[in-house]
Amino acid sequence: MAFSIPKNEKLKSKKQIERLFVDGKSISNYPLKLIYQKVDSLGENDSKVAFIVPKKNFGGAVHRNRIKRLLREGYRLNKHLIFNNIEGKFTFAIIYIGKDMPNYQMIKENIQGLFNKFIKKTTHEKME
RNA sequence: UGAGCAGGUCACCUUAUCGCUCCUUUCGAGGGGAGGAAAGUCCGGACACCAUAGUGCAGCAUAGCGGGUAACGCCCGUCCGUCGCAAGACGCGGACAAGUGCAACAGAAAGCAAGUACAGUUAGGCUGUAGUGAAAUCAGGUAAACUCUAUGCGGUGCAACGCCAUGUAAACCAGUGUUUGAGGGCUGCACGCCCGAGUUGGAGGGUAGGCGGAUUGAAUUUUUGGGCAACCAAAAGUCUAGAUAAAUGAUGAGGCUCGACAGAAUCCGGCUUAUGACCUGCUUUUUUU
RNA sequence: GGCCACGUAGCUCAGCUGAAUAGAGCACUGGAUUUCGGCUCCAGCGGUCGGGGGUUUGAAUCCCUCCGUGGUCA
Repeated sequence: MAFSIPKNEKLKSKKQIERLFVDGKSISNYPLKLIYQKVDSLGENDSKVAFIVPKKNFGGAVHRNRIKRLLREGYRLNKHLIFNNIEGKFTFAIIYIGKDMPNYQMIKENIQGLFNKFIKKTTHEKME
């Protein structure tokens, strides 16, 4: 699997985002929070992901952009953890809840931790 | 060197790998990729639709004089005023000799008037001074008070606007109307112009995807000429982000002064605000030599 | 991205045709009433008028500029 995020892996549809926030489940690993939902792949070929930084915590566009870029980078380099271990399509939203500026090292470790939690939880749900 | 004034420049750089976005492509790859403020949305335009934007009133804006500009509330020059020892900075800087209003406290009196004390003079009266106040018969003060004068301004904004796709309901109830013209568009009103068989309200249903607009422009660099200057003209050269849940990041290596404020969304010209470092010129006096 | 409003006591609002002490209700404190508490009555406390600059003799009010909050437009 390539370490890339092409356009069709980004969550864009307003409807899908709304559905995700209403019906999705969540895991948090401070300062990150993952909202996810399994989707029935009707025409959709890929899992989709969105990165969110609330304006409430970071007023300036520069800092918000910076965090989103770090999140995107973390997802790009670590998504193999999920897709090598789990079957099915999902929509994700990764939210930065913290109020302090992170660096890449922190983001990387947090994303890996978050993905491990997610894998554990979903495999557990499957067994049940 | 201290204190201060004015103006200008740059905005970490180089490289490799992995990613993002746009363009080109011989499908191997190659090339471009945030700012001086991209910000605030405070002005002025371009552009689009509504009459090729029309008339009157209302409304709003500007305000010494001259020039620049597509235009401006911007810029340049200059006069005057205020501040500063100075270099310089700042100025909503027309009219109260058209009318109306307002003026706390103080004061006799802040305009349909009234008139204190003292001095001059024979007296009436007149003149001067004192006293209150920001302002006192002075053509009084006040227009960032109404107003008047001059000049300018039609409205709405790219979520404008054009097109394609998808979907439902030309359904139901009530009012009103069809050439004797309802209603709508063009502004707040009136006129005028245009469209015109529907339209307004109630309750309810559906869509909310994509393409264009969109980046070559009052653009910019150099040289020459004109002008005190802002700026203008000519010649030669350059192509410099274009996304749409929305692109610039990560890692390694090297270097330095160890990097502030901060992220394009239709596009330009300004203003204002945030902000690091460096350079140039000038003023001034003291400290030092 | 565009357009439009609003910031006054701890809270909800007046005052914004410039001048007099910035008022009202709730809340808070003290007192009266009551066996005690509530209700009621009396008194008090509490304000950079969002910040800064300007006009004016004088600004919450007029003008400019920043900051914050909210609404609206396919």
